[in-house]
Amino acid sequence: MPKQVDHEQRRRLLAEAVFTVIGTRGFEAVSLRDVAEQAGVSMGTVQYYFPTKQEMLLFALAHMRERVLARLQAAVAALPDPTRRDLVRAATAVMLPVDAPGREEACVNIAFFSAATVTPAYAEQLRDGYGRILTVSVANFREAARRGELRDGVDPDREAPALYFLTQGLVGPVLIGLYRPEEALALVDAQLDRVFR
Amino acid sequence: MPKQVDHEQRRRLLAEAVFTVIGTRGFEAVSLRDVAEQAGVSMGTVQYYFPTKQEMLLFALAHMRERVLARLQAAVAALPDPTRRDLVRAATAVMLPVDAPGREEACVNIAFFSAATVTPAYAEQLRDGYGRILTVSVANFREAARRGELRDGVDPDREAPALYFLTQGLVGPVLIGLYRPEEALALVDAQLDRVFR
DNA sequence: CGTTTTTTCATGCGACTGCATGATAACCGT
DNA sequence: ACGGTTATCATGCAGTCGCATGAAAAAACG
Repeated sequence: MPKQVDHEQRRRLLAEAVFTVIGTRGFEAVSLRDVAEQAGVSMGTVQYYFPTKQEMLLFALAHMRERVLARLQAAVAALPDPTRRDLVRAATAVMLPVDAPGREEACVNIAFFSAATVTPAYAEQLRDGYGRILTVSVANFREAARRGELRDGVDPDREAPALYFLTQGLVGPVLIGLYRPEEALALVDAQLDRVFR
Repeated sequence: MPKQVDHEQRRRLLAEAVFTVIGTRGFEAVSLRDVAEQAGVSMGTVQYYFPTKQEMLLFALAHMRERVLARLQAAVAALPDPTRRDLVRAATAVMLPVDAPGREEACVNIAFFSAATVTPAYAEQLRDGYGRILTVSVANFREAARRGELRDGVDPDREAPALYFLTQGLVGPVLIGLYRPEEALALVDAQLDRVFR
């Protein structure tokens, strides 16, 4: 069996196991033994692919970014002939925990966010990831403005971050059951109505 | 020394120690020994006031709510002859991690938020706390609307949650250094400009 | 086919965890 | 002044943690 395994694929598998553990038992419950059991391998195997727990979690964080990005691109690609507003709305819906994978991703993200407040390596990863998404969002809004799809007097450089952070602020309340996903989406739609023509 | 100690005060002291530990070493690093050392007492004392670690953390979460509320009321009381907009802005500034205590509170809050995704007791506390603040905020906006301080066509029941969740969404990015506090406040001010007359 | 390399596993170790226990000391009421 | 209550502490215990080690198994290569 050895020699012909894809190391990166194996690492991704373990990262997914990390997500499951975080999503079901929480970040603090992540142990090498739990991850191994969740992935269906022995603890030694986990150690074989990650020299340390820290590196495992760091890789998991990086992999999470890729997973969110993939879901985002898939959601965008699923739209036939989308308007700029459709794109923005689809991207927003991906961020919100509306379905099972979205909820797991949100749980994992908030866990890493919390950990990032005391672990600079996580903070750096998150800054980069969120910064990129924000940049794309701003570019999207600018393009919408150029095409005249925005209402008069709407500043794309202001509304793009505003919508983005509104979305981020809705994630937590939805996760703890204070808001239902439909309510969150309704709030986003109301915001879109105010910005788009 | 015994017999005349205020049990609640002692618990609050320990809760503050919990905050410091969470703020400096993270939620997962909270151990009875760390909390005891941070508070300058022995581990047995911590056990004396809290039968279990879970109850200690639950009390800490409740105390955090009171602390935020106290800071909020203090900030509001410090305003001489405030307009409705001043009140909203002051409350928003309290939520954002602009100063040291605000930052610690935000770190602790996000930590409990993360834990709440797998611990229903935390989720319930947070729902109640955030729900209350949201209710007050909506009432504030309605009063502003009644007084005619809002721009035409602004729905207070929509803008109050929108501003609130925008604020919540800004907390994380400020914590990890993606946004500076001034930038976050500028975004809030822009939103206020759009809502208030 | 034998050997080497790659992968997986089981086990052990010291450190740390939450919690239980018994001792010690400090104040109270009388 | 002196038992009794209250508060604090030091220590012990079973369990778990991350990590290190060495063996076993399975393909790759000569």
